[in-house]
Amino acid sequence: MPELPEAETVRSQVEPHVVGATIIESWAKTPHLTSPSVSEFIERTRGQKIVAAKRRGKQIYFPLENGDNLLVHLGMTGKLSIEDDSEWKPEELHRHVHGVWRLSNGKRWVFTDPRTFGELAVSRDLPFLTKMGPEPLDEDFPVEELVEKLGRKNVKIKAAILDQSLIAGLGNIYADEACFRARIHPETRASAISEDKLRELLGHMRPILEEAIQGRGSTLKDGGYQDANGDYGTFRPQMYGRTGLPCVICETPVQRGVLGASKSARSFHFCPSCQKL
DNA sequence: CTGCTGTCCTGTACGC
DNA sequence: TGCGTACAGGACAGCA
Repeated sequence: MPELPEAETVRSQVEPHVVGATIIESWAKTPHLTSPSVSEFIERTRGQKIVAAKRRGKQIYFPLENGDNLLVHLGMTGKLSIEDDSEWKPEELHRHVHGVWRLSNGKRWVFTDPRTFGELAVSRDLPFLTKMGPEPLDEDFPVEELVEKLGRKNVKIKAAILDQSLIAGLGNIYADEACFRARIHPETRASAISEDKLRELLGHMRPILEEAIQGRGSTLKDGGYQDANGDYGTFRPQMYGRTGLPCVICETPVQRGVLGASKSARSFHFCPSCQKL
């Protein structure tokens, strides 16, 4: 599923094709993932020149020449791809295509999302820039400030590091990975973890994410994630999706657990020997 | 404010 | 074989 490394991979792959190009035709169709509305989205993106390709956390956005921004969130199953343009009719598009932009450079830019947890938007403001927590990849990632914040949290540590307002970009895969590398059980209360251990956890985030970006993200055994070229990511998590397989450190079978109530459950993966409660 | 739950969606996997 | 059901989870609304 797309988290920071997958979003960064897609952003960097799309960047050379879209920056400097003008959207000569814009098309969208799905009201519940398009804002402010399908018609306004189309009107405000058509004719605009794309001036940059940026990312914040898992959010990808493209500043436009007139000051608006085209926002794309990949959600669970969203994909952006660049194709050679040709004549097409909306009724011929695959049902999971939710956005198409024809560009002045002869390319066609397509957003697909089977589960429609993604988002398309055109927006002048970017409230997530300030609402979102710091970027783990930034040089000045404020470890000491986060140690203090986490130390006041009574939630389980995995829930805390998934909270985008605290730290930007981690999802289920990389949160499990960070807990494992720091030898912390994902259900440990954040406030019960020593400051040194929290520093260690925070310190693992950047290397994990950088490694994952090097591999163009993670594609799990469901084959769900593909980058903008349609290729699979090659980063292999050591915990996520490895239930029952041996821990890479001690060979104890990896266990799967569930955070939260059944309807809103999130799975977590851990080594019961390396990560004790 | 904090922490927790339900909700949205559909392709895939699995049990009977 | 075919059907029904569980499962995957990012972000946010709503509640105590």
